[in-house]
Amino acid sequence: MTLLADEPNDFVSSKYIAGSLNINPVLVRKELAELNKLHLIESKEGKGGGVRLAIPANQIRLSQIFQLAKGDDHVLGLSKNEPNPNCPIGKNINKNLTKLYTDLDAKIESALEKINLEEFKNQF
Amino acid sequence: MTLLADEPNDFVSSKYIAGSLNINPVLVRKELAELNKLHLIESKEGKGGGVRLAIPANQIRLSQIFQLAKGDDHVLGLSKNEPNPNCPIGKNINKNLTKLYTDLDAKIESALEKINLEEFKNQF
DNA sequence: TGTACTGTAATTTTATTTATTACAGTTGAT
DNA sequence: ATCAACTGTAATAAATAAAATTACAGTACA
Repeated sequence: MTLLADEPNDFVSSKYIAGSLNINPVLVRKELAELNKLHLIESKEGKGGGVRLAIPANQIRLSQIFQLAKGDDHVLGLSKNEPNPNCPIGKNINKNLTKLYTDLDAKIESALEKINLEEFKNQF
Repeated sequence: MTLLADEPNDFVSSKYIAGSLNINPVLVRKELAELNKLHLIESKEGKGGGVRLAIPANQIRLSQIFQLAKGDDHVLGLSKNEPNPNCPIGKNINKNLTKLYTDLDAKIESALEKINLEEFKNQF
């Protein structure tokens, strides 16, 4: 997103982005598809196509990108194994951890709400 | 740790803890070894052995456990692939993300500093 | 009509995590 | 003294998750 913010008018190809991130273009396109759903970017197909920001960088808060990347889970994750329901502690631990984790997620989110993409880019 | 806080005097076996977490006892012992290094727990070998808290639960802040679990990395992680050093954005992105992430880690840490293990356990 | 793209699905490869096995050392009970 | 139940740790195997690759239909430009 920082890369797109640096080139707000031109369409940038997934191949170029992948080259910068040193990862596979298909992975990039998958992630761009998610950003597209939120209307943070817009894409153009065909030759000379690619993606660019759909709105100015100063209107994109880092919290929006965080929410997308986080999805439904928490930054601090529960074990993938369910705890033993016969254990008095195990029975309740996930409920309590989830409460705690949700609160921590909110703290990160509120910190990232205060920074927009343009501000982040301008640190460079 | 919540489980140990609930049984502050008795030594609890790694097998029992593993049963509660529904994971392998060897994994539990590895993690307990880390907690032991920080003197948060103490262990007794041999028959009837196990581990227990080394200090009262109200003297163990959740931030201490967080720091241990987090280790050297951040709750929001960088890509394992290095970005392209020829890209003007890629060249600097990790430095800037690290700065941001360090700040977010600190926010979580300060939130968890305010909660001790006894308080957490008493929510149950 | 060819070239350079997006979008997406299916598959393979690689990396990471978790489990298992193994065993030396310790402690308590009989 | 010996057995049973533990810790501690290493080495290996299995399972899971993440990333890369391949493939191809569709679109736009030139």
